[in-house]
Amino acid sequence: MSGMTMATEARPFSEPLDRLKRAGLRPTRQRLALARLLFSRGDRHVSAEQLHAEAKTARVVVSLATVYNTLNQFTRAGLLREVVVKAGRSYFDTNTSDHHHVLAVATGDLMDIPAGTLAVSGLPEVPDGLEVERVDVVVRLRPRA
Amino acid sequence: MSGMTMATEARPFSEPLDRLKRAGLRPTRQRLALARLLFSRGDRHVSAEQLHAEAKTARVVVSLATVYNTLNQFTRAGLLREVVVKAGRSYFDTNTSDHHHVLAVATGDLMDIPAGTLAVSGLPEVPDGLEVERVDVVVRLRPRA
DNA sequence: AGATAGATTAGATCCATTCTAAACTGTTGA
DNA sequence: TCAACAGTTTAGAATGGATCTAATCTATCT
Ligand SMILES: [Mn+2]
Ligand SMILES: [Mn+2]
Ligand SMILES: [Zn+2]
Ligand SMILES: [Zn+2]
Repeated sequence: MSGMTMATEARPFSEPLDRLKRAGLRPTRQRLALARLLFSRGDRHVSAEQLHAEAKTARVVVSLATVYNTLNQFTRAGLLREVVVKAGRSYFDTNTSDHHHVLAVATGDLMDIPAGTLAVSGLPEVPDGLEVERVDVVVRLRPRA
Repeated sequence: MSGMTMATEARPFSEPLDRLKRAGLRPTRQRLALARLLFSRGDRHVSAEQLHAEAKTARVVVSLATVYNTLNQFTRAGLLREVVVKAGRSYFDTNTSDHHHVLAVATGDLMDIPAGTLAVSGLPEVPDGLEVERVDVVVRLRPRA
């Protein structure tokens, strides 16, 4: 196994480790386990409580405080993006590329809109000393009347 | 004064009353006072705590619970719009027309972008049984690097 | 292995918001 | 005009997500 060149999907255990090292974060047992839960299932939008529950189900011993610490550290390191669409709850998005969201308000479901498909034009000019960090578009859907 | 036809600006005390009646809300002392604070100063984005503090300054006796109740009732009645751009705090927008926002993340300042100046194209198709409630665009500005 | 900076944790604390249930008030119609 | 009632207000308690504290643990370096 040692000298082989393999696709990322075939190295599910070393990939999270590389990810943490690249971000300058110590690869602790907790961070590795959470990275695996977060990044091995495609793009996701998870809350801290959700991730904590998933960890418990996966027999990963980790406190809720560490889940919060980790999500915030991952976000600062650019591994996650925080999404605020609902009062009183933060979602963490494993898709850090430029993209937008569709929110089904009735269910709370959040889906991605790839950046390529959607365009925003006519942005106002940016005041001196400031720059655009990002432009968030949220399409809110409700049950048809 | 009785038979005169005047512009809205010249009838600052009857306008909030009409607004409540049209919305089917009893014109109580508290709701009238809050409506006056909210709607007599042009477009605003206020939090419940802010409005409660303003009421106190204006010698209006009203509990924080009533401020929350009133903001939620006004929102349900279409007199206000709830804006969520920051985790853990709701803003209420007196501008209920179709428009978007610019947020200066460093200061928390929230400004309007009139609907006419900005366009979103390439929206994804809406799943069966759902309809677009609205499309929110938030331009996040940060201090230039 | 020992030293140390960094990480984890239980539990406390914070804070915006909602809830409870008792007192109060705007409205209706007798 | 005024009692009756539904709707409203309120203090204070409760809730729930998120953060903080400070004691314990561990990854890393020599
Ligand atoms: Mn945060
Ligand atoms: Mn609300
Ligand atoms: Zn996303
Ligand atoms: Zn606005």
